[in-house]
Amino acid sequence: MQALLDQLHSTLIKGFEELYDSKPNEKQIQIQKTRKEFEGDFTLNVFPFLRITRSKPEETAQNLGDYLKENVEEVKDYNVIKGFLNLSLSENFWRNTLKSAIENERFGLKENSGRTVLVEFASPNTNKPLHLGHLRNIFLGYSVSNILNANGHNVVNTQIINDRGIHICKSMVAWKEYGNGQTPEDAGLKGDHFVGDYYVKFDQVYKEQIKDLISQGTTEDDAKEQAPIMKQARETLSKWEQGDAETVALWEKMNNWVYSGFDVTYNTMGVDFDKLYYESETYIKGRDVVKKGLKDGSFFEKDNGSIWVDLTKEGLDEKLLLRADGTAVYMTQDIGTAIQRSEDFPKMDQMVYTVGNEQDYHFQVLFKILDKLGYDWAKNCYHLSYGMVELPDGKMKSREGNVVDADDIMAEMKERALEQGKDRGSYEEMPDQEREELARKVGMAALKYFILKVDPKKNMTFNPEESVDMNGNTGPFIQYTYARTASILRKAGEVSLNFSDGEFDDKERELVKMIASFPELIEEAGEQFNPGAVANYCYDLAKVYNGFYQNTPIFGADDQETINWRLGLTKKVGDILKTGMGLLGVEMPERF
RNA sequence: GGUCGCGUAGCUCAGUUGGAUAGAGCAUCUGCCUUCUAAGCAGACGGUCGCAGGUUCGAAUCCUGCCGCGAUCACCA
Repeated sequence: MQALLDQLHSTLIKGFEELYDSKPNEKQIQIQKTRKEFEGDFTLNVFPFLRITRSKPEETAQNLGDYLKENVEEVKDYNVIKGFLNLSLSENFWRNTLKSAIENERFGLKENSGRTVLVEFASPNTNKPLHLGHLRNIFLGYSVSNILNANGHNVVNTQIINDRGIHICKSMVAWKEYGNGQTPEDAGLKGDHFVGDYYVKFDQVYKEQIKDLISQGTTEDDAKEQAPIMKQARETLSKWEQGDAETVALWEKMNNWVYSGFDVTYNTMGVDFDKLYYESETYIKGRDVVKKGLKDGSFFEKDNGSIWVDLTKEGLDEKLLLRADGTAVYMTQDIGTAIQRSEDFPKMDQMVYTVGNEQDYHFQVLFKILDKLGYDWAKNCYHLSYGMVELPDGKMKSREGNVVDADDIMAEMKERALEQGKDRGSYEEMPDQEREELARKVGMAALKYFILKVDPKKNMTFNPEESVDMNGNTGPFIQYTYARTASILRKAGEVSLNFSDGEFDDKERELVKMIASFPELIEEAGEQFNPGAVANYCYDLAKVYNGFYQNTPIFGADDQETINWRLGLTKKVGDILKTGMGLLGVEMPERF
């Protein structure tokens, strides 16, 4: 289809020379899809040319329409409404378009671009299980990774694991004090939940101790400082930093529990990583780089010995890079991680950070610092910033206990899928195992689609009731449509590309046009890092297909060529739905 | 307060270089399963695109101001 658009474009330029003896500005030539309510396939807006043509819009459109019809074989006809020239393409063109789309197994997917892109997502702390907020991050990052891959880039999925710091030490202290040597296996819990419980335990004890101290006359601020369990946590952190063997061993043990729990969660989500980075390793590199930057004058030192970067000239602020006591802050390790990655992947062209928009400023600063340090890849770093996930009654607050656990919500989704499928005859006939598997796919589809269909940069409301809805604009609706195409194709067997020359109706035409625009969609979604665009496209395609399906007999068509044509449409719609939803990380069932 | 982001139907969201009469889903209501899968289809109802100016042939889209919501401005991460 792109070839035809190019041809229209160049023919128009020639037309302007012949008809008006002038050259239009390239940008003035706007060819867009004709809106549904008008007749035609593509529309040229002639308003921009009126200065050149010095005639009425209708007249200009007419002249250009005549010229295109004469000089471009595929242009069958045209009509003019106000300043809009609507071009209708020949049926033959659309038939060939579908045919070549079907013949191309990789339709819509780009050839290898030679570019390497690192995509960071997930990046959890290792002191508690994943929650709803992580879901958006992980689904988004994973999907963007898929989309970039579809655009021909070599993608490396990565994360930075925040495995050190005071938060881990809190869980460690609580476990030492109250765990009685228990393991996740003993407790019958996933490791991340097990460790998370001790994090909660820490907080409970901490609060009690503060209360006690206050009742004994200590001020609140002092109480927070003096609470014994908090002191223990700080001591633990300090011991860890000094490499105390026992502390490091416990730290490793508990982190490993968490990792094994995360593995299960990632597996359920259907995501994976190519390369992991650990803060406990990269912060050292960051610290060295900052010290080096101080020597070569990129950074400066304050009286107390803390190291800063001055970005006031860049319109930002001064930012702390290393504390007075020489310990690292968040920024320190992010600098280290970025540089480590560039060394591990020397061919890296771009780094994408999937991190919430509360860190917009942080990444602005980080990229400026990397640039200041002279890394030329810094300008290609991209912060894939996304909005918060809120619940209908407001924000998630762990303090108020309304945190939605990732494992819970995924399990819940599957249950709801099973429940809602009960009334369906096809569910009854399925073997138990297949029904379970389908419910798993359907539940995950509902969840992923619900989250990914929203523009990443916007805050979104996660309404549990709506998220389990499986009708309308939902993942299961698209799965259902796919299963429908699969069912038809099973019945059809081989699909012949011997299409008739006859006319086809509006729905069929709309379907081919949508199919033809799939490659552009992939490209746009990639340029904009936006899975939502893919989600919405798949929904629209499924919707139009269902309309076609419901109103047009396929096997009951008048002749074999028409049957072939409709099967061809069915096949390609199915292919695209599978590919497109695959980019969102959604699996498509062959039966529903 | 400074900076950044967001305000579209009762609710959740589309609307991508400015283009024709602003679209879906949910909810409410009406029809359609002896015919390829009814988690479907067809239809009805629902809008001062936060407000006010400006730019232009044309603005939900671009600019300015204001209002509302959120984030951020830590020797936290």
